[in-house]
Amino acid sequence: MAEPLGSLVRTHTCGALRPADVGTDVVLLGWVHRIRDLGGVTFIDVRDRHGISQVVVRENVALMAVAKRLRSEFVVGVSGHVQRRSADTVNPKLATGEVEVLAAEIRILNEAKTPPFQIAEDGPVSEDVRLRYRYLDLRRPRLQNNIGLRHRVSIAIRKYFDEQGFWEIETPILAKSTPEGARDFLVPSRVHPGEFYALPQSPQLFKQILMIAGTDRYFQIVRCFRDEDQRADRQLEFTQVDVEMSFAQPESIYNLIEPLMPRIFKEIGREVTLPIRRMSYADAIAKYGSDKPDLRCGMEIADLSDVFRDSEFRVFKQIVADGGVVRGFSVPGGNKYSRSQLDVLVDQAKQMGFTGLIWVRPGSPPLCSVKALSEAALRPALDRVKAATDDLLLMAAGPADNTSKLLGQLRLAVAAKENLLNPEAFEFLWVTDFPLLEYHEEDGRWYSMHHPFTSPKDEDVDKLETEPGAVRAKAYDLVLNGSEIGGGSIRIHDAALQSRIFTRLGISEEEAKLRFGFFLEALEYGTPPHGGIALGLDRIVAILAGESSIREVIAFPKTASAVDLMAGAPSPVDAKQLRELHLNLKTQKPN
RNA sequence: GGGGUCGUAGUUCAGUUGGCUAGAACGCUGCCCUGUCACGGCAGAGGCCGCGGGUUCGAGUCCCGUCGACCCCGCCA
Repeated sequence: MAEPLGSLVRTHTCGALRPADVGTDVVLLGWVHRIRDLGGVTFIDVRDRHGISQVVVRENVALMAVAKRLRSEFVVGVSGHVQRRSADTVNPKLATGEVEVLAAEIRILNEAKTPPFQIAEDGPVSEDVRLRYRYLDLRRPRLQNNIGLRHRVSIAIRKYFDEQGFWEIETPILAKSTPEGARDFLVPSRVHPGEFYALPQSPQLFKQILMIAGTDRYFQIVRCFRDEDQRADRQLEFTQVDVEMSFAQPESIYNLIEPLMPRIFKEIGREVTLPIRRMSYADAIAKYGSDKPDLRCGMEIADLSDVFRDSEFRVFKQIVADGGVVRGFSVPGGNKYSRSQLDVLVDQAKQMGFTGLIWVRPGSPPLCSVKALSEAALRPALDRVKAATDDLLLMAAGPADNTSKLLGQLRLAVAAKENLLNPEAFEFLWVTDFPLLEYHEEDGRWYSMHHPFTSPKDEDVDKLETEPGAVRAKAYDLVLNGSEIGGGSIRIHDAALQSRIFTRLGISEEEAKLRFGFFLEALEYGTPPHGGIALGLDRIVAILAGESSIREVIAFPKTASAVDLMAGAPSPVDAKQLRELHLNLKTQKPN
């Protein structure tokens, strides 16, 4: 039976009481965290977002009866007198632990069912249960901390961009579907039968148009939508820190974003050393087999092709002769692996897609899984990867990009197994000079690697028609600990060049007009050179919070199968709604 | 679309080669307890072993299918 709030007015939050408050009368409002009933005296921990205060009930028969009715997670109002705890009963674990409230009145504002999991304990609970009762999970310390951190990071970001003269401007959520890129979420128009809005994959064109509009400096903390399969670091809807500035070079963007990182990391009390390292895309692929290398674990991949060009091992020799590569890296301390552990590693590699993984143990003579390889061939390879005596060389051969990619995956697997990825370390990296285009075998055409509005590097523009794959873009990613936390580019501001790119992408003039006509037209009205970046807020906060999934930093996330387990979305809709939207369903799911 | 891990009291888990009348901890309910703070003590309730089928004298355990959560590949301009 719930009682009204009535005259109870909160005087303090549950985390606020201090010895200075001793002797005053206070009112606390919050949830029953824990009850310790000792018979003649009862302690009630009352909790809110700000902390926990101990309430004491004693020598008051009526109050004892109320206390008896209390259960976990009841909402209560307590009025009482703040008293100092005796020295031997101080609780140093609580900020409020030097005082307690001697209750004069306890009002049960609302009762609560027994929760499906304990709120007062941060113990493990399966994720589907947590998601179904998200409002309860959000009461627990883990998510309270994460959501609070996210708030502070957002504020720090807004403050920084404001200081730098940026305007936060809202762009439409009901936008126009554009081809290329991720699958769109479509919203049917009631007023225009058969026509659809699309939820933005990013406000890309709007922010560019804002540059044309003379906004000069724009940012927005904005929700973006992509209808693709989920991952630990990908949700259907996610939040970008979207940034665009006029008259920008890549250097301007680096100079803008780098000082922001220390500001963000200050929220977890960590410092960031600037400037941030840079590495070209080509180097990243060659040395780390990834366009988002994790630099916490060393193990740089080296090219060994020349070492084995004239090798007695025919497989290597043949692959190199056919234009392939032999590459490998050294595992620190890897010589400790037993033969059976090495067999397991080779098996794992095969599951990852390696045709073969070859290991070499340094020593005199070195020991190699391929007996045909002599010391004379192995010695230079070991030297090249700087393998010490207790290290282990892992090698693979094949086409350059694929070999590097596989070695890159193996490198991360080994790093994880060997605990080389220090969670306390933060290694930032700019990856630069991405290819502008990539070729897709399936439909035999070129696609933009970033997006179709990305500017090629000035010196590569001439190769657009002759050697499209060699054209580098003014595009860059910001990488942190092997995670892509941002990406951007300098855009094309010249309508003629933009048309040339569309042609290159196989988009006809007619088609381009249909899809981007408004934008192409705008480009012709005095577009300043401009560029920008978008930072992945969810990923950044997850890294700050030490979480491996962005679901832990999103208040109401969806499952891997794109379902909101709490609200039950998606769900069927009324026939009337469908009619109004001029939609007929091919399949009907029973409600 | 493909591969993998998991699914047993409210929760987290254990459950041997198929023998189960399915256990533990926490939580929950009742009683006792005047300084606890993860209070303590005593007693108790609580299970379609995800679901469906099969093998077997017998299935929580083995097989097939299916559903769900999670991880990875594809996908994510």
